[in-house]
Amino acid sequence: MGRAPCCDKMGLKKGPWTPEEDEILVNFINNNGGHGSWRSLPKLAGLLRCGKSCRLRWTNYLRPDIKRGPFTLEEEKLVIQLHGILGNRWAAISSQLPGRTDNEIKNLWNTHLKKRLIRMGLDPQTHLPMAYSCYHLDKAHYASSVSTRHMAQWESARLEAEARLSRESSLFNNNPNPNSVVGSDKTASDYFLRIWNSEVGESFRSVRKSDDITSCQSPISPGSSSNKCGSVSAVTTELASNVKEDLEWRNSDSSSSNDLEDSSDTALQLLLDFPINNDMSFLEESSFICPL
DNA sequence: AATTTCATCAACCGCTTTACG
DNA sequence: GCGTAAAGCGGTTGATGAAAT
Repeated sequence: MGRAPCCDKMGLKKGPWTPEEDEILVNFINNNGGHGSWRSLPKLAGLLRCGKSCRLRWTNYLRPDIKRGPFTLEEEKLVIQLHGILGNRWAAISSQLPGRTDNEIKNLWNTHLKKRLIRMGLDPQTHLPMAYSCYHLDKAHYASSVSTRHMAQWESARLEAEARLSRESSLFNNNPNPNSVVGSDKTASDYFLRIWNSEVGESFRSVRKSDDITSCQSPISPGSSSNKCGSVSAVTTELASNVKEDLEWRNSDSSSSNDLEDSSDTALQLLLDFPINNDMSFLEESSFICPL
């Protein structure tokens, strides 16, 4: 594998960007309808920076769709939940938070969220209680446990969904009234199960199967964002999309008695609330109780 | 007021993956 | 199929400012 030459070439500037450099980079990209080749950009734009540095500056700071300002509570919850599913796949996580960069989310995690989980006695890698991780897992098994953790969440969710369907099926058989509570009692489990059994779920499972569990930290091998991470991202996106579509369909099909909120937020929340049952109340500073 | 410690985050580094000849 | 360049990604570092002593 060839590696891109590093930026240590003589004459290339490093360190913080000046407003003038920012302006040059932004103007160049705007005037040329895009960045084109990052490698050749600095020369063409007249910047004494390597292409890598330009790309990073653009994607993490200068891009017009970057959302500035502190993370909201909802965003923090989302990051934690997605981290529980995806692990340290910052790019995949950031794809679910419009306007937020992977670098920003990574910083948020390392400076705030990870510490909060630790203070709550939770392992920031596995999202399990520390005691559990310490007493039940030796070092040799740790890596594989981390890698199987995310898969386990999917699997437990699937099993729960199946159990629920089974229960509801028997209830339905005993109560043939189609308008009974059973029908409206369906939860995200059903959507999860359906999607799990769909092509999207299959793609997730096949990715899992094809990976060496012990060589990576999650179902998706590290650094494979554009391919395998893309699959996970697609799964998440597809899940949210499908749940929303289903909610819309149910809303339009049923009478006004259906009180499910028809919004992407609700759909996504439904999806995100499902796989992880962690109490998120610790996000509120006042509830910190674990002085580790 | 001076110094130390801590928190934050932009930027860098090195590795992997992808695209292409 | 192979080699290389380019791009993408995650881990880490270091500069900076705020808070504590």
